[in-house]
This record gives sequence, structure tokens and C-alpha cells, in this order.
Amino acid sequence: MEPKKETVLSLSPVPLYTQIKEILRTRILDGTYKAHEQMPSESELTRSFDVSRITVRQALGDLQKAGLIFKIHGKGTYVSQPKAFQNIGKLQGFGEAMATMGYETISQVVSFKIVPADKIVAKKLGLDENAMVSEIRRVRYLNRAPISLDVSYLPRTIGERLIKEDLAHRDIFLILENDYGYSLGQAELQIEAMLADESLGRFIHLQEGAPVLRIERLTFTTDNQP
Amino acid sequence: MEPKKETVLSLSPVPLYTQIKEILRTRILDGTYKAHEQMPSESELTRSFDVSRITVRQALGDLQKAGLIFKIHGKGTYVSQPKAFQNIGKLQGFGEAMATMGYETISQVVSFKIVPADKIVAKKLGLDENAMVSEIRRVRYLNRAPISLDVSYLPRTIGERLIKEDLAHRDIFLILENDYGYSLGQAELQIEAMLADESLGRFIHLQEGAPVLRIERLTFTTDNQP
DNA sequence: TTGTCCACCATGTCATAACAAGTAAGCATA
DNA sequence: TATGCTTACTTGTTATGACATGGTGGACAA
Repeated sequence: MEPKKETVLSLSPVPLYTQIKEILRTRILDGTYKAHEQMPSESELTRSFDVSRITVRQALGDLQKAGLIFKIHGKGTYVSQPKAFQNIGKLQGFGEAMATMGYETISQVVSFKIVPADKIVAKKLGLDENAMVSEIRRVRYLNRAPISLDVSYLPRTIGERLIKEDLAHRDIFLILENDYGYSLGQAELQIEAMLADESLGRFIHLQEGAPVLRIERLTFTTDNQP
Repeated sequence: MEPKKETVLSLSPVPLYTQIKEILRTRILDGTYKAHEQMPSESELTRSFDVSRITVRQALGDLQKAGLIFKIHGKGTYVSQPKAFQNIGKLQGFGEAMATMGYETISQVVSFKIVPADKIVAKKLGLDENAMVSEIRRVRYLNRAPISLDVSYLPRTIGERLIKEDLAHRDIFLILENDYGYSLGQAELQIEAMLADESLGRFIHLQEGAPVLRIERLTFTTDNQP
């Protein structure tokens, strides 16, 4: 039987394996491929998408890293049991750190402003009130679903260097550490539950009033510069 | 200048990219390649190891997943700032869950026994005291360094099926979920600090009396079977 | 009927090859 | 001098092809 061909655009700026990955991810999430068994073999996917096996393997490998599927040598590829709850839990607990692992988190910069520090921020950063600080607002996505609004306040000089970087795909702390040489040490974490207000609901598609976790982190370099 | 050749054995049962990965990992950890910059390019590694670029990329990709290096398109590959503390912290907080991500944790089964449940275990699992349960002891390694001793108690029937599985590389919870169809729901976590005793120090190379974290987890299936 | 062996299919590993795209530096021209 | 183009690097993407290895079931022999 001739397997049905799928349309993936080779000329597209988005890589083939990314397109395939998204298609497969969608099918897993919408139940086309169900948990425990299923999942066409690599050679089947090769034929139906009309791409090389390397491309299919790269897509499957990414999905495996993300935990959506798992492979057994000699048998096949299987859909993992969904564990959305656990993922969300992990993500909220770790924030930025997720990006360094297999999870595909993408951030989108919503706004970048130089604003005077309000009382709270100034105190936390050890600056005078009304000193100028950089405010970076980002929405973070996990698997295409927006899951958090991220507001960072940084001393102005650091912020201005940061905005030129590729904040969409690279982790902000990794940039600070690796490119700028800041050595990040301890961090203060503060977690509290609150209700989604209007401005937050606009970015993340949540009903206003839905419960969210508010996570506040104050990070110090090893020489205690906040 | 002729780059110096390295000896990687092609006939070895261990894949080429694994050998290269270990060599590079060693060089990163012992400081041959230092943080921030450095790291030979892919083509250099291709020449010096006398393998194809695919093999080099697979080794580098694994190291990147593990967080030891990061790449910048068009520039090169760089050594990440070491963050051993953070890794340990993450790992202890997450235990088994790490394996599903990029970290390369390997477990080695130390012993498998059918033993009568002591009072504590019996109570936790909701069984009678002295009912037979499976005890699986494993040492878990992260980057070759032993970092935890893992003792699991399971109802006997489940334990006997588990021991036949490949516990060294696959996550125990993933096996339960995906192969056996148990749906794991909530978990109770209990963390306490204690001092390493003699039996633990034998497996993990720690000085007796060194502080360790003791993490106790009781996992329920979605229908509340422990 | 039972047990062994082999063919077939799955994923794993590796080589060779090409082009795309991002970066940086040097050179040429206005 | 300043601008812009070329060039030579880098990593990223993709194709094709081959062989290794694990798993499974059917054919065939005892």
C-alpha cells in the first residue's frame, strides 16, 4: 500500500526536521498516536514525508529528548504516557534552568524599557530609588503553549548589552555566565500563589483570576553583586 | 600543521562517538579545554580523531545536552562555566526524573532481594508487616561519578518483573508507566539531611560522616495504589 | 509437537558529500 | 577614511548508503 504523502516545504526557512517534529508532536498531543504503542517506524516516516532517514531521526530524537516518545532498540518507537502535570510542576520550580535541558522552551521579548527603579526593585538590587534599570519582559513558551510571563530587572549597563543578544533561544543566565563572565552564585527564591491579573492574561492565554504561581528570584554573583 | 591523531578503536563494542565524548568530557573536566572560549572546531576534531563529522557532531551534541558545552552558529563551540553545585542540587531534588532529560545518569543494580517488609515499609505500602517485598538497591552515577544510592521497595510481583528489565539505562518509573501501564499520579516527597553511614560510604566514595540528603518518595498510581 | 535457526524489520552507528547560513576579517573601491 | 564586497572560517541542515545489533515470528527439522 502506498503510504500517504505529507507536505513539508523544503524551501521554507524552517528546517525540515522541525516541521516534521511539529507535525508529529501535534499528532501525539491530539491523540492520533496514542500512548504505549503506535508510532510509525523510521522507514515509514521516511517514505511518507519523503525525506531522508537522518531528518526523521533528528525529529524523533528531539521528541525523545522532550520526553514525548521513547525508543526500544529492535522493536520500535513508542508514545510516552503524558505527564503534563509533572512537566508544568518541574518548569515552574526551575524557571530558566529548563532551557539547558532537553525541553524546548522559547522566549519572546515583549518589551525592553529603561525605567526608574521602584522602591522594591531598588531595594532588592541595592540601588537608589529612581535609579535607571532595564526591564525586560518576555513570554516563555513550552511546546508552543505560553506558560509564563517573565519580567527581569537588571542594572542598566547589563541590560543594554543583553538586549542585543538572541534572547529568544538562549538562556539569559547562560549569556551572563558564559559571554560576560559573571559567575552566578547563590539565589534567593520566593514563591507565592496569586491570581492572574489582566495584563498577565493578555500574554498568556489564561482566564483572568486563574491561579498562577509567582516566582521571584534574586540572583547574586559569587562576589554578592545582585 | 598536522593535528595530532588520537586513538579511538573502531572495533570496540563501545561506539566511536561515545569514546570521543568521554575523551572530550575528560579534557573539559581536567581543564585542558577551559571555560568561555576554546574547543577545537568540528573539522579539527574530525581530522584529529579521524572520524566523520557526523560522529563528532553526535559527541558534541551529547555534551551540549549535558550542559558541558554550548555552540554559537557561525562562531564555534565553547566550554560552559562549570556549575557542579547547581547540577547536584537539581539532581537531588529530582531523583529519577533526571534521566528523562539530557543528563546522562547510569544506574547499576547492586542487589536484588526479596525481603520481609519491615514496619516502616509495610505501613507506607499499605501491606502487612513481614509481607514479602522486592528490595532493589542501585548506585546512580552522573558523569561517571557516583552520586546516590537508591533503595526501592516494591510489591513483590512488580519487583520480579522489573528485575528482568534494563535498569542500568532506563528509568524505573518510565518502565512502570510505559511498559506496564501503571499511571503514576501524585507523590509524597520527604527530604531530610543526615550523615553518611558506613554502608552508604562503601558505594558512594564519600567520607563517613559527610552530610548527605536523604530523600524519601512514596509514589501513588492515579488510583492511589502506592 | 517442540525446539532451533534464519529471514525480516526495527533502531543504532558511521562514512561521504553537499549546500545553507552566520561571523569576522581583509581588501578594494568610492 | 569609510563603506561595501569577497573570502574563509564556523555550525546547521539534508541526502544517500552501508553495516551492526536487537527482537520477533515463521519455516523447518527432530
